Amino acid sequence: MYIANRNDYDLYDMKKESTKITLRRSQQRERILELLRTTDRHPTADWIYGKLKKEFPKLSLGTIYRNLSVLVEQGHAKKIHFGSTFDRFEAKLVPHYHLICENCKQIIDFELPIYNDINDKAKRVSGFEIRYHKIDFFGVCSNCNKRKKKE
Amino acid sequence: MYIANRNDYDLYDMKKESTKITLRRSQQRERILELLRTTDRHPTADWIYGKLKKEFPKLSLGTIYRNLSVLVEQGHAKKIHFGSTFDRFEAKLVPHYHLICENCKQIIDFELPIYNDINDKAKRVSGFEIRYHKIDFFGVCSNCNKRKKKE
DNA sequence: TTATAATTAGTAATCGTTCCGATTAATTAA
DNA sequence: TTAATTAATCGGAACGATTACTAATTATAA
Repeated sequence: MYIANRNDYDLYDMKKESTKITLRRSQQRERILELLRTTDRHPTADWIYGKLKKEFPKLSLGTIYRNLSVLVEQGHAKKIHFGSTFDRFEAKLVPHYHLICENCKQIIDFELPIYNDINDKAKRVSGFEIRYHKIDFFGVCSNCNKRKKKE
Repeated sequence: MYIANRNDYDLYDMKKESTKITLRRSQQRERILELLRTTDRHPTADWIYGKLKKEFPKLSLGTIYRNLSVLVEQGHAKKIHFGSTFDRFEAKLVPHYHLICENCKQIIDFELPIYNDINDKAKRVSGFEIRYHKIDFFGVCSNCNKRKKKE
């Protein structure tokens, strides 16, 4: 039972890199990951907090942040910076790019075949050991476009 | 003289979009832009503040931020977010990408021919009206690489 | 030179995020 | 099953980058 539970999310089979601390499961962390995995909203920490406060009335925002960083460290989630003041998170682990609507701020995933050749090019030009690259597209989504044309 | 001065930086021939205020020149703003134009460091607001404090002993950090946002609004500078807690700025206006060393945090410019075709692709897939895209390459620069190999 | 209003310095406020100490709860070993 | 251990939580204080505010200063137009 216990082993089975562990494997449900295979979340606890690693130690925290930085602190060498053995992870323990917690309801909160599991719900955070579940939320991330079942939404396509690329949520902020605050949005997650709002969602889970009903389930955990005593929930603390610090718990959200701490767990998000554990999940990112463990490779179960990713942090997305797209130039705003707050970070967004996602549990989609396959490589993909992002489209950001400058009007309504929504982010949508853009699954283009990843251009690995430009990594090589960048390496040749710069001497950098490239690990990965990010592409963000900025523009106006079709909904906002329609709305703007009406005005 | 006055007109000539104005044209030196062609900074003051516009009104601020948002506030409809007629811009006035200021020593501080001009030095900020000059610094941005003569460095390849992609400075933070704080770095600029440090540099100019000697020239303007009473300089205030708020002045740096306010002017940077004016300069960005006027199109004389750009804000770069690359996933850190603080913003960086640059006055290089020609399109280019960025390489970020994950070790020493330096940013270098990467002048690749811009892939405009992927904008069209993104538009077709998403329905977004794409204005532009950003590519950031993350890795380790050659200097840091050398140092790491020594260890 | 004077009137105006934009810019500044200085400081307080804001906001996302991180840190801390006391309490709670998940896991291990008896 | 129970007790001991220690990671995770909560709540709130602290932090760091940025923004907002106000009185004093200064660039510009008349």
